[in-house]
Amino acid sequence: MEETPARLAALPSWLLTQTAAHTHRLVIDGLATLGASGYHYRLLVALEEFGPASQAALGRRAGIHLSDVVAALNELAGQGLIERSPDPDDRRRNIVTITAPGRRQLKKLDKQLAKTQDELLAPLSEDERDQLTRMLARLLEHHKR
Amino acid sequence: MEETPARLAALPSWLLTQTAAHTHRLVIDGLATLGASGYHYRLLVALEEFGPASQAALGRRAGIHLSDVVAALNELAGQGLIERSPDPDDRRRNIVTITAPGRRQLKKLDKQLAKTQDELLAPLSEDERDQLTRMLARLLEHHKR
DNA sequence: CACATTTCAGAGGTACTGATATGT
DNA sequence: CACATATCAGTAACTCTGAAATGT
Repeated sequence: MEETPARLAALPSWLLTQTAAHTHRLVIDGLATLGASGYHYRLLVALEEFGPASQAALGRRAGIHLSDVVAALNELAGQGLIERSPDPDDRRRNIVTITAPGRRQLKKLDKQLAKTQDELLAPLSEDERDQLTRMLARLLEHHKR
Repeated sequence: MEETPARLAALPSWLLTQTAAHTHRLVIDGLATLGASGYHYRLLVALEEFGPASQAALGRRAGIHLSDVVAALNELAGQGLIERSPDPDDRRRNIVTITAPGRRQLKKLDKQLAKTQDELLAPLSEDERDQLTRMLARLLEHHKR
């Protein structure tokens, strides 16, 4: 965009969604260097933080639609990063567990993402980064109602 | 998402893209009540701020791919909001002009978007809104390189 | 019966790629 | 010839809808 219309450049919603588009690209590209997607990362994080879970619970925690959880878990299982086993207490369920290689991959992804945050926030001071983060958290909280 | 993993909730890139997703929904829904899309708004703004232009120039200014400009302009023309006429100086070009109804529609869209900004930033004080806007503008500028 | 879970097949809006025809 | 323009067709990643099969 050679000359951005002034009305757009001043619109918070525009600034937010445009910045987010760049951010998304940084994140996705970073994860991709390790063979992972955003879904993969979120699922691994949810598994490590909350422990083994059914696919439905996992999807709710990672904010991923059930239909997409299936496909993403297939990919993670193909790489040996998670395992599915039937739940003896409820035969509808698969219990999904993160494997040791899964934890190692997650550690790498965390490091990669830390780099990405730095790249993303490069123009801001430490204080500004904190302010931005807190304001965004408040906005997000508000709009999740 | 019942219980968001702590690692996600603290990640600026996550906060930014999640907030942007909500923002995008607010914007799109607001524009849709007036029969418009984000592309429509951006094209009308670029036309009003920079005057009549070829489709290619318009696409560059509005940040829309040429292929998508064609379709969006078809829709705007169908509503009588813009007009295409051949450029006598360069017969490859269509010169696109905003019509009087187009300006009226744009005015309504601007008002609708102002409401959306208020809804979006509701939890923040005036000062905070300014801070957020300025920080986002700096981030965006930096990542446009 | 209402409900939850897993799975699949598809649709929607946005962004982009590629090809073509036309004209400079 | 290289390049710009307008157009169309199709792809890609992400999110969501709908429906089916299974089980509680």
